Amino acid sequence: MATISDVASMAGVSTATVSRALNGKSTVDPELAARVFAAAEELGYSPNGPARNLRRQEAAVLALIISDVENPFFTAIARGVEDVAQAVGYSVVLCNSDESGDKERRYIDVAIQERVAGVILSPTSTTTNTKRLTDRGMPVVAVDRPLPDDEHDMVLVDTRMAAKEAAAHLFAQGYEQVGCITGPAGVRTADDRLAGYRDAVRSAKKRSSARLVRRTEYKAAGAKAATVGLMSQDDPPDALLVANSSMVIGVLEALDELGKQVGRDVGVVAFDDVSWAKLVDPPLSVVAQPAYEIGTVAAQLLLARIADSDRAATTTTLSARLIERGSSSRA
Amino acid sequence: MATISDVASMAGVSTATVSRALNGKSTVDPELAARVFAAAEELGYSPNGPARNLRRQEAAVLALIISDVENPFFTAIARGVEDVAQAVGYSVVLCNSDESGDKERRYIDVAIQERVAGVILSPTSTTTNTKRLTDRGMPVVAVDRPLPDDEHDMVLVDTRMAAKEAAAHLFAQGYEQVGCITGPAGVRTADDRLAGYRDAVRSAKKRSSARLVRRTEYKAAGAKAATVGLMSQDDPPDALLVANSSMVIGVLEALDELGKQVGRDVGVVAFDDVSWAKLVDPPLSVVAQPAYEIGTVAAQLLLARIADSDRAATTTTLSARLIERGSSSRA
DNA sequence: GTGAAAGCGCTAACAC
DNA sequence: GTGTTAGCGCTTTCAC
Repeated sequence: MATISDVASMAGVSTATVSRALNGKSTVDPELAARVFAAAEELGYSPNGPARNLRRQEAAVLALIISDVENPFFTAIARGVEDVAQAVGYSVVLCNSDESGDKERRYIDVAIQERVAGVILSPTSTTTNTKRLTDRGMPVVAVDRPLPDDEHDMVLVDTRMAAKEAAAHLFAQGYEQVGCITGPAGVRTADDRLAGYRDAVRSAKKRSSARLVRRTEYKAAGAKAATVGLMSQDDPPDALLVANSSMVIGVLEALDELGKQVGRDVGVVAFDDVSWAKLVDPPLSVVAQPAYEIGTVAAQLLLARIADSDRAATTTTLSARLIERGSSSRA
Repeated sequence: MATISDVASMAGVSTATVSRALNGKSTVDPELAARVFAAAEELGYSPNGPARNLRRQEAAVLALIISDVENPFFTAIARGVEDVAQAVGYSVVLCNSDESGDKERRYIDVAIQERVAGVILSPTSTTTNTKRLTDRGMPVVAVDRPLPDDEHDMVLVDTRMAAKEAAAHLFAQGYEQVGCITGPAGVRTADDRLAGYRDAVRSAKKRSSARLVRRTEYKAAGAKAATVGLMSQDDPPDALLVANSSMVIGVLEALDELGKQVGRDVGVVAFDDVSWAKLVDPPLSVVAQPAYEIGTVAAQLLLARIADSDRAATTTTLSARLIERGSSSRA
C-alpha cells in the first residue's frame, strides 16, 4: 500500500510537504500542493491511521459499549451517539457486551489498547470497573445506568419516577394487584424500576408483597417463566409492570398461553416504546424513554470532556413518558 | 500512560525482553519474566495498539458495515460475526451505513485508514464500490446482498426462491390477488424478492400486474403509504408479500387503520422472523432467514481469506424457511 | 515555504 | 536467553 514517501518522491517533494498539503495545515505553494494531490490520487494513497494516531497521540474514535445490540433501546442510543460524533469528524466503534461483565471488561481493554479518545458505556452492573479507564485519563460517560463513583458524566432516565407513574396508572385503571417483573439485582435500572413500583404500591395504600415481584435476566425467556410462576399462584396479580421490551415478549406469550386476555384480565405496561407496540392486541401501553436523546447528550458530554478534561462531572437525568394504550385498560 | 520502556527500566531489562515476556514469544528466563510482569502490573501498563499494529503491519480487527442497526436481521448477523471473531482473538467494530451510500463510503474509508484486517459488509446498493478495498488487498466478504464482480466471497440467502415459496403459499391458501411490497430498485434483496414473487404469480397462472406491486424504502413509513395506496384502488390485493420486518410494521398499521382484518381479509407474509411475530393478532407468517449463521459463515470466510489471500472466492447460499402462522390463513 | 531529522511505542532481526 | 538497533508511517519542530 502506498505510503507518504511514495507520494513524496512521485511529487518530487519531501514527506513533510505532503503531510502539510494533505492536511491543509500551514500554507503550501499551490503548485506543489497540486502535484501532491495528483500523486496521491495516482497512487491511491490513503493515510495510515495507526501511524498518524501513534504520532499524534490521539485518535478521533469513540468507543460505545452497550449491553445488548438486539435491544432497540440501545441501538437508538447508538444512533444518537453516531450522529453527533459524525458531525464533528469522529468515528464510533460499537461494542456489544451482551450483559456480560466479562465481555465488557474485554472491550474496555480493547478501548484502552486502541487508545480511543473516549468511551460511552451502559454498565452491565454496579460493579463495572471503569478505574482502568479513568486511571489512564480516558474520559468515560455512563448511559442508562449510573456508575458508583461520581467522577463520571452520566446520562440517565428518571426511571424510578417513570415506573411509579406506570404502576400508579395501573392502579388508577382499577387493577387491584399489580405485580412487577424486573431485571437482575445489581442492575441499576432493574432496581430503580422495582423501587418505583414499590413507591406506587405504597401510595396506593396497597400492601406490598414479594409474591407479586419477580426478577430475571432482561430476556424474553426468563420473563415468560416468571409470568407463568406469578400467574399460577393463588391470588395472582391482575396487572404487570414489565421492566423492558425483551421481557414483555415473554410476558405476552405466557399470558396468551395461559388464556389470559391482556387488558381485560391482566393489565400490562412495559418499558420502551418499541416499533411494534401498536400492533399487538390490545396495543401495548409503554414507558417511552428518550433513547436517541440519551445518545446525543452522552456524545456531546464526552466530546466536551475530551476537549477539556477539567470539566466537572455532570449527571443529566432525562424523563420518560407514559403512553397509555389498550393493554392497561379493562375496557 | 506507561510505555514499554517504563516497564523495561523498572524491571531492569531491555524493551525487547519486555515485549517477548508479555507476548509469550520465544523463551524468557522465568525470573526476568516475573520481574517484567510485576513491573507491568505496578505501572498499569497496557500495550499501545496503534504502535503494535504499525510495527506488525496488521491488526486483529474486522470491520462490519451493516445497512441498518435497527433491523434485527442485521444485528443477528453481527452477533454471528462477533462470536466467531472473538473465539480467535479478533475484535469487531460495527458500523452502521444506514442504507446510505455516503455513509457506507465513509466507513469503507475508515476501514482502509485504520488498516483493519478485513471487511464484512451488506452493500447498500449494487453500485457499492469495493474497489478501493480490493485494490489495497483488503479481504471483503459481502453478506445478504451480492457485489457485482465475482472476486469476493459472499454469503447470501436464496431469497428469490423463498419469496416464490411465500407467494405460492398465499395462493395455495386461496388468496387470489397477491401483491408485493418490496425495497428500492437496485437493492438486490428487494429485486430478488420481487422476482420470486413474480415467479409464483406465473406458476399460479395469474396475470402479473404492476398494480399489485409497490417499491419503497425498507422502512415502516414508506410501506404504510404504499399499503394505503395499494388497498384503495379498485380491485385491491387480498394478500401481501412484504420484503422486510420494518416494512411489515407499516403494512399492519395501514391494514388496521383501513379496517381490514389480517388473515381473513388480507393475507400477509413478511420476511424475517422477528421476536414479536407471534404476538400480533393473528400471528405473523414469516420467511425466517438464518441471520446468525450468515454472520458466522461470513466471519469464517473472511478469516480464511486473511490467512490465505489466494483462496478462490466462494459464494455460499443459505436457504430460508417459511413459517406459516395465522396471518396467511383465511380461517 | 520547504526539507532534514527526530521520534511516537512497539517488534523483530541480528549480534552476542 | 538477552540486549542493541533499525524501522513501521506519520507529524512536527527546527533550520534554512
